[in-house]
Amino acid sequence: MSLDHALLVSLLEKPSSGYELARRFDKSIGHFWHATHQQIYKVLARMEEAGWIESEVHRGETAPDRKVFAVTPAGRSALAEWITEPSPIDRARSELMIKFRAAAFDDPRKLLPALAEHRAEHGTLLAAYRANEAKEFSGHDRPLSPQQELQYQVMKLGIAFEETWIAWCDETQALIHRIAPTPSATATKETS
Amino acid sequence: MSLDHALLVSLLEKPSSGYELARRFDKSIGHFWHATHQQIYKVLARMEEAGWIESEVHRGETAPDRKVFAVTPAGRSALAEWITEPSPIDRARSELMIKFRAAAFDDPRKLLPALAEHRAEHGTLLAAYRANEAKEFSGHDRPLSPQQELQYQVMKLGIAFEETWIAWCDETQALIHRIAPTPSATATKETS
DNA sequence: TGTTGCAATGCAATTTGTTGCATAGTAAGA
DNA sequence: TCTTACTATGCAACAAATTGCATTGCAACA
Repeated sequence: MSLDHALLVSLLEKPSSGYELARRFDKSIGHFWHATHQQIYKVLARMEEAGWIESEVHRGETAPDRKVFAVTPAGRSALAEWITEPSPIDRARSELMIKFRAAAFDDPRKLLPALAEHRAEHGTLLAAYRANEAKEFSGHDRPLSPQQELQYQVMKLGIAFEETWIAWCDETQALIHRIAPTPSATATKETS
Repeated sequence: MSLDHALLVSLLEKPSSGYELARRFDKSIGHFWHATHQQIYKVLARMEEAGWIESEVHRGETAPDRKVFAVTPAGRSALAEWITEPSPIDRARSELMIKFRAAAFDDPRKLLPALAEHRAEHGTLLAAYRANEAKEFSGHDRPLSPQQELQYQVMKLGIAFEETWIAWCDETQALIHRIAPTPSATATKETS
């Protein structure tokens, strides 16, 4: 399973509680994986059982107690072993794309709202990436360390995907207006 | 569930047997979804039960019998209803990216073989897309129908993603050689 | 004639992932 | 004070997906 390893990496980058991991994985900025808190707690329990991680309870005077997990040497070597295993190609899955294929047999204008939403969400994601990029990887005096370069490289793929999405959304919106003009759009065109 | 609808669309585009669907979904050319045959047979059975699709057994004289499914009017309207439902943003999931994040704490050179494999597979996929593009969407006298334009637009996103992947793989390979030169690469450089 | 491989369909067991709910404390505001 | 919202953890039930196996029939090849 990959969630195990995704969590291990995240914990390697920064020891955290399940709650923190859940928030990071929910936003999924630069993580390339996603999970809900229920799943995360389950996997953390399993990995602690297996000795890949260990926890320390941080008593919060004001906040609730937090169970902070850190990767053990055993976890580290499990990870090291895992990266040498062959990894299958990751298939893009997109519900929106299925809807577009379906809309080819129906009215594509029905998808304009969804398209606008996706465009907005990808825009937000890209902005978040850009902010992170500026904060962590540029404007420093020193050149980036090899570790940072790699982390940056992963982020770059995320950025490239968001840009691809955004360009596609814009193109597609224009296409729909061209092939299936809405009455109001037609009216606007005619009265202008 | 989306697999139901992905199969419905696929059957709308072309009535097929479970086996055919499995092959198409396995190659995942322009499909944006994926499933194994076991899962597909299960979902087909469920959808036939629900009246969304109906089957006709084609006796093969030489080949084995095929159970060919086609979408019913009920299935069609289920699809029409589904496309108006809000669709959550699709999160990119990539095992390879997790491995890169892990490799930042280990030796990134370990990922060079996996990187080359991914590069090759995305290259193959892109070539398949391009071949399909040429066959179905260009070189025709007539301009594309609105339906074709939409199908082409979906394919374009697939193409864009493959191109993004390929460019990233190439960049990353160069990066790894730069930050963690292999002994042989260094030797090559020094002797050249 | 046996073996390998492919087309075609499916069951069963297991693992992953989702949905719904529960609990408990803090903090802020109506 | 009551309600709302957020931090923090988790269980249980269910749905979806994967893995492993099984069967039948044909075709090609040694």
